Amino acid sequence: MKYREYKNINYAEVADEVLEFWKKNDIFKKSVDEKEGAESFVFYEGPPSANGTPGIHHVMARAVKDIFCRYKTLKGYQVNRKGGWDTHGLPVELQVEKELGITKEDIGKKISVEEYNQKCREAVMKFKNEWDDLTEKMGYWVDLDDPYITFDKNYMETLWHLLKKFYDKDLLYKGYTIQPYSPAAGTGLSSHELNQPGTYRDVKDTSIVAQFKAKKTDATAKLFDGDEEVFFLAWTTTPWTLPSNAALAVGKKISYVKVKTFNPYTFLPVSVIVAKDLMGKYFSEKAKEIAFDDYKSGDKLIPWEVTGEFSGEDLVGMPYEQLMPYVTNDELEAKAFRVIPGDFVSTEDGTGIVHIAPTFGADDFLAAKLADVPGVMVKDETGKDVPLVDKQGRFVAEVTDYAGKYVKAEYYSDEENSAKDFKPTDVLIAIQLKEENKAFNVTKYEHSYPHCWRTDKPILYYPLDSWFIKTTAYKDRLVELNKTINWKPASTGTGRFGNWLENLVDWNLSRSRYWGTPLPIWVSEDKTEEICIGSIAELKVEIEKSITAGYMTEQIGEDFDLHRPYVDDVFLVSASGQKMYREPDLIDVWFDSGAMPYAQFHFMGDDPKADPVKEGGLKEVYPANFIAEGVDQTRGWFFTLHAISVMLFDKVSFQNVIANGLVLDKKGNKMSKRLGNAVNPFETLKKYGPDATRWYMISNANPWDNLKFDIEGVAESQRRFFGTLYNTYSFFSLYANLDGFTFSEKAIPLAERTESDQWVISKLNTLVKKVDEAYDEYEPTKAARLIQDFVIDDMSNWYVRLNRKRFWKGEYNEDKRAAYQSLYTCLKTVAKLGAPIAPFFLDRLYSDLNAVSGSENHESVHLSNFPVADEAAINIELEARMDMAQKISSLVHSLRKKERLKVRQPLAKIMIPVMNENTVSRVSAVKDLILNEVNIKEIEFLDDTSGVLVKSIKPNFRKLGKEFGPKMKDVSNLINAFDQDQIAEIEKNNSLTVDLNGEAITLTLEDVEIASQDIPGWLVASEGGITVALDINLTDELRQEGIARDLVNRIQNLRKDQGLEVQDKIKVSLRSDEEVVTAAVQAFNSYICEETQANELKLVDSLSAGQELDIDELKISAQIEVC
RNA sequence: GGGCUUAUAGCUCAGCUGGUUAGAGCGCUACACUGAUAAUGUAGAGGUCCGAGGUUCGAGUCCCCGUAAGCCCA
Repeated sequence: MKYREYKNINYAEVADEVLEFWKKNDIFKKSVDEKEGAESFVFYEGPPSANGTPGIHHVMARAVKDIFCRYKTLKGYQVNRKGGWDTHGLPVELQVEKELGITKEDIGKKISVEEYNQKCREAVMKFKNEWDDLTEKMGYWVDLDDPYITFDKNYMETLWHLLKKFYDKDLLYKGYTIQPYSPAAGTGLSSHELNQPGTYRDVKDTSIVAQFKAKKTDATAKLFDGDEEVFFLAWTTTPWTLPSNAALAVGKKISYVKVKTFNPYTFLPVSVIVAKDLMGKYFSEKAKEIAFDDYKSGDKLIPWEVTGEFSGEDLVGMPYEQLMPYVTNDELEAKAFRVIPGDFVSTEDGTGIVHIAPTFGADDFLAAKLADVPGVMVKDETGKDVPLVDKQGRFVAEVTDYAGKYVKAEYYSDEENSAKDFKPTDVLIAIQLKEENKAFNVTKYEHSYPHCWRTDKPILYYPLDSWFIKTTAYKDRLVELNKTINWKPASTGTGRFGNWLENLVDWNLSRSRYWGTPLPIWVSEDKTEEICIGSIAELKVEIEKSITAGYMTEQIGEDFDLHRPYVDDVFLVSASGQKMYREPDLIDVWFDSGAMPYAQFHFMGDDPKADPVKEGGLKEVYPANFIAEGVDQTRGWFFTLHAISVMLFDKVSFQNVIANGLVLDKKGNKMSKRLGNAVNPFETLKKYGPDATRWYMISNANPWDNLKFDIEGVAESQRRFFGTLYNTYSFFSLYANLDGFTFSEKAIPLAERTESDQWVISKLNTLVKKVDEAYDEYEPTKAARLIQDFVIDDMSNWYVRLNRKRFWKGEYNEDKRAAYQSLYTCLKTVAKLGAPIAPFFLDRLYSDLNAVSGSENHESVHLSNFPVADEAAINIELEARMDMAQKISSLVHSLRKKERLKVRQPLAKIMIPVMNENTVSRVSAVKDLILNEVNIKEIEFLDDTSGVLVKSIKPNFRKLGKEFGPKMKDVSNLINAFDQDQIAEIEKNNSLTVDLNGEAITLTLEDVEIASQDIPGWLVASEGGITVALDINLTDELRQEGIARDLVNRIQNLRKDQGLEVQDKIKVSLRSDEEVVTAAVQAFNSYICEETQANELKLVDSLSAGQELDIDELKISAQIEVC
């Protein structure tokens, strides 16, 4: 049996072959089944939506997921990975609407809801095949045969089950939030619609700085001097919201001043409160000097004077008179019309005091809610609270002066708008306030304001009914349990996610849509009775009652679809006998995905930890040990998983999470199909294969950093890492096949192997330990870089380079076997370590090795076990001295280079100054390696007694800093100025007392670093505390040996030129007049023969078909013949 | 507007709890090596460590304020 040899490896082809092999032999299934009974490692797949084609970033995201599942499998866990599809939601709907050329308004008119939803159902799986294809080709192991699908009936039933649990815990309620709303279109707008280009436009609105009159009470006493009138100034660009004013917000840390002045419209004396930083906007420096007595009504310059200063904190709680008292009630009088804190208040513009209308601004709503300020509302005919503006955008009757008027001029018809005496409502309000001494400043203000993309008219922020999950009730617990989750990177957990939890608002579940999970709540006609349905069985029971009551005619069938419009046709009966209608909302699709831990197994129980899956529980599959998804999911999937799990089951749903970054193009721009800079994953995989693609992505940047994807980088990974690994394997297999090495012999004990064998095995075991740690800490990039460095630097560029000869030279003896065994172990171990990241190529490497040795009983690396580091094989001291050997070799190479002395020319000796006992013992141990590597005959150690060393000294800052602190500079100067005698003294006595500005201080050896810097008269190089001197004198013998080596080299070239096989034996004839050449041939005859596989080497007087060899200036011709 | 991340050589990235000459790979230039050869070695060029302040004997590293890019949320 031979090791497989490759002519020109094609990595993509290898991957294809391996993929075939996996398929044919069910390797993925086996990797799970073989672990039956083992501890499970639970992974949750965040479901992608298959309504678009996959991109290169999906390769990244899925590589991350795959790596840890494979790693844990190697570590002995059973890792089930159920695939999934996210199928509901807006993107699907928009795509269908685009395809059909319809808008939302056409649904139910041009197309029935039934047909529409059918289209969505088809569209959502449109690219499933492409996704499955990518999954396979990139080597992402996930169960695609039995995925969960969010539109599946069972899946949706679990969602109802969970919603019912929220409902029963009193955590599901109907309320309102402020949402973008288009009165012209009569519909709320999604943030997606608001993000359409052209939505935000610059418009000029009437802006008013209104005067809110402070009430005189104990709380406001400090505002008043005598019987003046004091007003808070607040600015608004939406005057129509002023009748709904319920509070004024200030920044707690902002400074405010009270300014005594006159109202510019009524000329009445007033004192106004405004942020100190914004005073300049309203009061001119010029007017400051004017005496109050000189002021006459109508003067342009109005005198002013600062008469007090307050912090925002001081103002909080102060009551004021309602500005436009159309609507009030007891609750408002008790809680509203006072100053509250708002952390969004700034001194960028306005007055530093913000007018709060809780019914018409999201910030307003929240700030008011926090301060327990109710909104200004009236009751409609059904007794429900409604805002002062109706859904058409007109004031309600209670706002008497403006009843029926549109709040925005744009809502009037063009005709009305262009009438001669037409005035927009905002202007009318401004006029009224000016007359009533309630306006301090009225101007036109240009700002950007969102418009409805369908009607082109400005939108309103308007309170709309929604169903909420009361997440705020569990805020503390959500925060607390989040702290037990291992976030990668940690900052996403504490920062982005942690802050999000700290500032939690209730989760708005409602979506006014068609394609999604319907809210399972039915409400009676008078809205007083409601019921939440938690399962299909429950629904059937209610329908039975409804049939009896006469609201339904028949029971739903077995194939009943839980989607709209079918559920909308179900009417139930309330306890009091009323007909009940389903609340028309769908639920947020994030609830779909956040519920996947339960819904993927159709969980309908109460305690997910109670029973195994077989019996309807989730015992073995909840919570997840690991999930990974894009950082953009922080407030999406990560949050909904966490919220549902904590609120219903008081448990985290995932213990470790990687939030990976984006994949950008090589310039750092976002990839988009529109810009044409998107990388096609299929092309990349086809050209470079999945291994190089994955390796590049993982090794180049941490998954949580954005990756600037450069296809050249993939090529580099392939060349550098896979090329080197492949070369090493080729080298190994070439000679192992010749020698028939199959690792059938017993492993040679480490202690009996060479220094470099022991070293590479030591390095390998250190590697195993570190890589294991890196994977275990969810640091795939660290793992990849460690493996790569080992393969390239340690295994290939050092171990193989130094030991090449042992593989191709001489008998198949103990030493050779040790070399084969060491290299084999390295290759096999690397295959296992890297297999999670590059699953195809490393499976092939493993299998190629194992096919011959049969040392492991696994048909794939993915069925094998992760290596265990052998601590006994790790020898730190050995690694340290090899490090020294590398440094010394590098220094000698550098010296040779300077003197143009090629490595083939042997040199007599190098000298190394001895700094401590370690030097001698360490260097001695690796002496042969060094001599061999740099072609030197001897190493000589120089100690102090030689008297030739020139030393350098520098302060040990770390140590001295603690001791001397501020005096460091002087101490440092002192030490740098030491002469050779002083250095010698401190070395000898381990202490030296010197004078520091008149103070005697004692330094010890620990306070300084001494290095030998120079050996006068020799060629010297030093680096990192090691110094090497090179003897460049050539003796005749050295010269001859140099020539002999050159001859070997030239003869080898001839062999190669003539196409000889490695094992062919030859006869060599040489002819030269040069004495030094003939001497060299005589002296090194057997050496040359051995090196060149020659049976015979002779000097002749003439050659029939000799070839000229060019060695330095010497003339030689040579002829070789195969024996 | 708020939160978070990133910024180090032409490019991609290291740089641990602060320690004085900031590293690697790729790319570029020159030389060497040549039974691993589309490999390898050595050397060279290339840095306001995004900017400004501060803490410190000492800052790429810590603090503050900015700038730019990106993501999420308003």
